[in-house]
Amino acid sequence: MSEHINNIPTVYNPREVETKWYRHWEESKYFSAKVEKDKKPFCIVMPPPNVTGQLHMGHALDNTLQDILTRWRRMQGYNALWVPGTDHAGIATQAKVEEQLAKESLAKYDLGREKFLERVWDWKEQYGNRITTQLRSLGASCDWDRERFTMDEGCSKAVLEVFIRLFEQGLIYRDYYITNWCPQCQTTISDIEVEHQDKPGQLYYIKYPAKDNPEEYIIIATTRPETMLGDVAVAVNPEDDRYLHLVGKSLILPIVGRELPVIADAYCDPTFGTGAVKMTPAHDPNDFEIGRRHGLPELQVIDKQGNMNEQAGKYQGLDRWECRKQIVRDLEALGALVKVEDMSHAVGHCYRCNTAIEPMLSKQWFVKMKPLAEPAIEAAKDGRIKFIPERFTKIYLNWMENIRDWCISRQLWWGHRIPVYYCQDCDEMVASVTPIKECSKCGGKVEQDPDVLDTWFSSALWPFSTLGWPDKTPELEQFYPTSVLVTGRDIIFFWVARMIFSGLRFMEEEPFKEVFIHGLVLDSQGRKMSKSLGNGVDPLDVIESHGADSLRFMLITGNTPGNDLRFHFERLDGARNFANKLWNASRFAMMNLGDYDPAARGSEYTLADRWILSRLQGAVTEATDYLERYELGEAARVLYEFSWSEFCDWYIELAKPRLFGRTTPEDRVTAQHVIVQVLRETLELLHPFMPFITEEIWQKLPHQGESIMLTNWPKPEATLRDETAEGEMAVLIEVITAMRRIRGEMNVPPGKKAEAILVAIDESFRGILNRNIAYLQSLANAEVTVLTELKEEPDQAASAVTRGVEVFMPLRGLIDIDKEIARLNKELKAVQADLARVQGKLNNEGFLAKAPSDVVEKEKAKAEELGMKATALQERVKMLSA
RNA sequence: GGGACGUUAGCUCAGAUGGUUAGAGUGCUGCGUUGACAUCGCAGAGGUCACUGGUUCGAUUCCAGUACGUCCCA
Repeated sequence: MSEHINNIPTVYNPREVETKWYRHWEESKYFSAKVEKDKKPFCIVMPPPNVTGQLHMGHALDNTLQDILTRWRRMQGYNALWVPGTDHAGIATQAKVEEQLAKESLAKYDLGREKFLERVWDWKEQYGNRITTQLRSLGASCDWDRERFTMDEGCSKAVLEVFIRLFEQGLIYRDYYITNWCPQCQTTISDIEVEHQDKPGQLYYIKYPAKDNPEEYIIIATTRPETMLGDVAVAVNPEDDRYLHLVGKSLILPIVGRELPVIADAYCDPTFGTGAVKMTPAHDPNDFEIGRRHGLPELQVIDKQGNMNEQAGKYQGLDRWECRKQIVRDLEALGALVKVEDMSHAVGHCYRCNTAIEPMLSKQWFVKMKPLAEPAIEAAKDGRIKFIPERFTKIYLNWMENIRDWCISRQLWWGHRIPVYYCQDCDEMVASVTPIKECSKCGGKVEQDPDVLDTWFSSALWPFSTLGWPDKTPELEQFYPTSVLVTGRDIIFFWVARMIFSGLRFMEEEPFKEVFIHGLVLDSQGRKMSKSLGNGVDPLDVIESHGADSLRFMLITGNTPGNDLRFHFERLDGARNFANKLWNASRFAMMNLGDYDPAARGSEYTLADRWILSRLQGAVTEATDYLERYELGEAARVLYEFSWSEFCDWYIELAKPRLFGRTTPEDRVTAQHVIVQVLRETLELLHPFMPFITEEIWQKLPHQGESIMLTNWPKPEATLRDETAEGEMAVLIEVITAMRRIRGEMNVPPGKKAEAILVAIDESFRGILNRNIAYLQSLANAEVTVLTELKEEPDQAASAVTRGVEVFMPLRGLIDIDKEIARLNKELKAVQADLARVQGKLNNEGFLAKAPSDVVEKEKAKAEELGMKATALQERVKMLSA
């Protein structure tokens, strides 16, 4: 034994190993994909994380899944391209920089647009590679030479191109419209950026007296009394008898005194509140719609900071919440407040800063969605795009079918500026890829729209902008449509849907064939990880303490596609222990390969050899099938069980006598061959899941080639499939386990050699036992005799009955007869219960007549076997009781 | 209000086109350092597969409803 091998530590330490191999892979350009027409493409575009963000567990999961798929397909011989990149994240990034400026007591206006943008670019330079470095430590095998950024030259060109085309096709329009205004972020946001949260609130009932008859009034229920300052009408349901006589007449708005027409609109729900709704078109989206139908004026009373404006009269300057309190007091004083009820209602909040959204009128840019949505619906319906799991198709379709126009302008500076120019002298408005200085109509001075586009506008183009669009590149030719998109379920509407309609529109082909949706990583109590709760787990801490392989393995096991996953540190330990198990199995192999010669001829395969090679083929087949179906967790489980419960627990133990030279030198050679082959293939199968440790071990083992990354994904070898060997091993495992159980229950010290008599009437069973008696002796530490039948009952023997074999272990002086009888009785009871159930079926005529014959046969065989077992157990109990 | 998902061992989760001895990890109990590994080994205990009906020869699995939980949409 060489010193070198003794130096392999018994505990695997991932830290140096991981950085070492990642650097090697990246420097060797193993992640780079070139356009190769004759190779089958496999392409994933990475959901771009926020450029100045940090890696969180969601990223870790998402990118682990993508890396597994990419490494696996690459090993299968695909031309695998995984395109990485980052997103400029308009609101979030701008907010960060504004925060920084605030520390210097500066606002962005102090710098002006240009200087401010310089600061943001500086910020991006400073933090922009943080997350990509973090992705490297996770092991992501993406092609960094093709890394992109949503605001780089190419992506920006694509954004401009798309905007202009949609504009020219009439699918982008500008309108004075009600949108969601965030008073904190100082910008509009799109409908899906609004999060509805149920909040406790009050429903205020207010009297609106009739103009003609001060005695008569309508009671209005509202949760937002401060908006009454912007009321322009009252609406009732046209079927509502209570109010019909007032339709067309007027009410007087309390406090203000304004005259409000009563209108009839089917929108009003007669059963909610009082059935009469005050109309505030400038501050409520529903009122806005109704207002447009009825040609109502739009009176704005709240400003962009969320304060009451000059239209609010004496309330001007109050913020919306203070104003509400004051209005309520004033209404009370007037006697106009009828009652106040507590109720919970949904309030829209900004998904970035969690400020309550203020619906607000303003001029914004929109994308007309209907014409874009239709083909996107078709593509999912006819299966050109498949969601995994399938149920997300419905969620997607439901949203697409009810889609509203997309507000794409943002009142920010950081982003793609809207390429539209307005003439200062005439009404001319021009959209142009290249900057325009003067009006083509009147020659007047033009100014560009100050707003930028929604960040998602650029990410919607990601699958083709990253491949070179609008140019016709060879990359687009080979890799578009991409193979699969991997992302979280929280982002289907934001991103997936928009990529689909954009891809269909501009590439005339779906952007990906499959969408693999995963759940969220929750904390151990099932809550979302969030900064405010402080319950987040930093993937980098985990990589530091347990290694990236363990993190990856933990994230994808014990979980199924589309379902959320709770983060438990215990599970992380389990993954690390598995890595350590692999490490030690290979350590053992190394210790016995000092003289290994791949060309040496050995003896014939033993049963154990044939068995493990056959089981390996099963593992290859199953793991590959699961991967094809995106069941990555199941694939990992198969490999975990094969390597731990079969290879380590049984094969290595069975091979030890040969490896230790207790038999012939040729036997040792064969055992070496098998252990090397099985271990190496196991590592290859595990490589996509645990890239680092598998590379480290693979490199230490006898191997050919530069890296495990470049090996071929194992294919099942039909000639190595051996059902006979699997059947025989199953018998041996059952018998050995039975012997061990007796030893354990009778407290035979592990070091003490026991005696065992195995009785098998069936010749084939005897054959199995006799041929493999060495295995039985070594793994049960027993002296074994095989008999056809028991000539005389051994004195004081404990026993067990397995399929086809009876096990006796004479234990003079060690056996506790009562305990043994109890044990046998317990087993007997279980067997009898099973037997009763099986016989119940066989006595049922309906079952015999209607069940398929193979099922009936199976039950019959089971009954016979259980019957024999029961008889044997009964006999044993009788014998001992005598 | 509409919808999706979940409810299986103490905990976290798998699973079966309907017939299996219903599994894994972890935790628990007992024994243990046998020339890879105590981040380990051997053995064991632990489940009315949420509830109620229906379909069926047979349901934990399919269908309907109920309860509880999580989430999405409005």
